[in-house]
Amino acid sequence: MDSIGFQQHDHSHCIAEAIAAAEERCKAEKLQFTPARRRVLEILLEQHRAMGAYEILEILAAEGLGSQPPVVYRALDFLVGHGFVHRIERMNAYTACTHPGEDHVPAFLICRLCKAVAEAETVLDGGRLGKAAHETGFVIEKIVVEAEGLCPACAETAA
Amino acid sequence: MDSIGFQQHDHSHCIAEAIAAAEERCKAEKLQFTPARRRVLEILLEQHRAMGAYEILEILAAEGLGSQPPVVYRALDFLVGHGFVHRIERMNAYTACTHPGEDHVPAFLICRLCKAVAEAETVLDGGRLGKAAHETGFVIEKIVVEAEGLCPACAETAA
DNA sequence: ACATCACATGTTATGATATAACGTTCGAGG
DNA sequence: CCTCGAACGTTATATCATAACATGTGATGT
Repeated sequence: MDSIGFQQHDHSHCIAEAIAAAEERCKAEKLQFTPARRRVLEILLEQHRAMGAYEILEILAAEGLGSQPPVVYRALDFLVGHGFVHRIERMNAYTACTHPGEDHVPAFLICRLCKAVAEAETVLDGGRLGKAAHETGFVIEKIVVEAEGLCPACAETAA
Repeated sequence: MDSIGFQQHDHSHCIAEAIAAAEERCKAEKLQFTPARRRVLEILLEQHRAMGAYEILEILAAEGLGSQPPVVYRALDFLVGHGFVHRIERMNAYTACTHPGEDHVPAFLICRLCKAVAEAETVLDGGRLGKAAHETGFVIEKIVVEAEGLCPACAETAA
C-alpha cells in the first residue's frame, strides 16, 4: 500500500490485511472486535475516503446493524480511541488509518474540491512548536495536522 | 505580548492594538469593518480564549447587535477569512489571532482539562509532510496544527 | 451451576453547531 | 437619483453528537 494515498493500489488486500491486523491486535489487547465495530472499520476501508458518521450509519441501517446515531458513534469512539480510525476535524468525518499499529502523528492532505483525503505522517516536534511548548511548560499529548489544498487530479482540472 | 499565551500580559493594550490594526488593514484593503464584525473581534480579544459561536452570539444579543445564528457566523466568516480570527477545529470554537498581519501557519496548544488555547507558530513543511505532498503532486494551500495536552497550570494540579 | 460484574447494545430524546434561502437596507459610483 | 453589490434581518432547517436509561451477554469467582 502506498503511503500517501493518491495512487492506485490493490484494494482488496488493503482491506483484508487491515481487518486481520485489527482482529489480531484486539485479541492481543483483549478488546472486543464486535460486529458493529468490525463492519464500521470495513466500510471505511472499502470506501477508502473520509465519511460522515451518518453516512456510515445509513449503510449499517441498510444491513440491519442498527439505525440510531449512538450505534455508529460508539463504534467510531472505539476505533478512533484505539487508533484504527482517524477523525478529520475539519470535515467532521472519519477515515481508516493507513498506518495501523505504528505509533505516528497523522497528517492529512484534504482536497478542497473533491474532498479526497490522504494520510501522510509528520514528525512530532519538527519545528518551533515542540520547543515553544516545552519552554512554557505545556505538555503535548497528541497532535493533528490537517492540510487543505488540491489533489493531483483536481489541480490538473482546475489549471 | 508574549508569543505562547500562558503567561500574564497587559491585556487592554492587546485589545486596543489589535482593533486598531484590524481597522487600519480594513481601510487599506477596502474591507468593511462593521459594528458586528468589530464587536465580535473585540469580544474574542477581551475574553482571550476560544469561544463557541453561540457563546459569542449571547453577548451580541444582550447588546442588541443581533440574536440569530447567521449574525455571528457571518461576522466569524469575515474575520476568519481575513485572518483576524482562527477557528479551532477540534473544539468548534474561535479565537482571536495573536499574530495579526503576519503570514503564518497557526499552531494551537489546547489544554484538555481547562480548555485554554495558546497560539504558537510552526513552519510550513518542517518535515515529511511537504515533501510527501510534493512528490505526489498535492498542492498545499493551508495547514492547521492542533496539539492537545496539558497547560502548565493543569499539569501541575494533575501531578 | 449460578451470582455478579463489566462491557456492549437498543432506544428515546435532546443538545450543539452551522447554513439555506429570501427579502430589505444602505452606501459608493455612474 | 438610479443602480448595483455588500451587508443585514429573519425564518426555517440541516448536520453532527451525546445524555440517559433499560436490556442483553459473556467472563469470572465461588
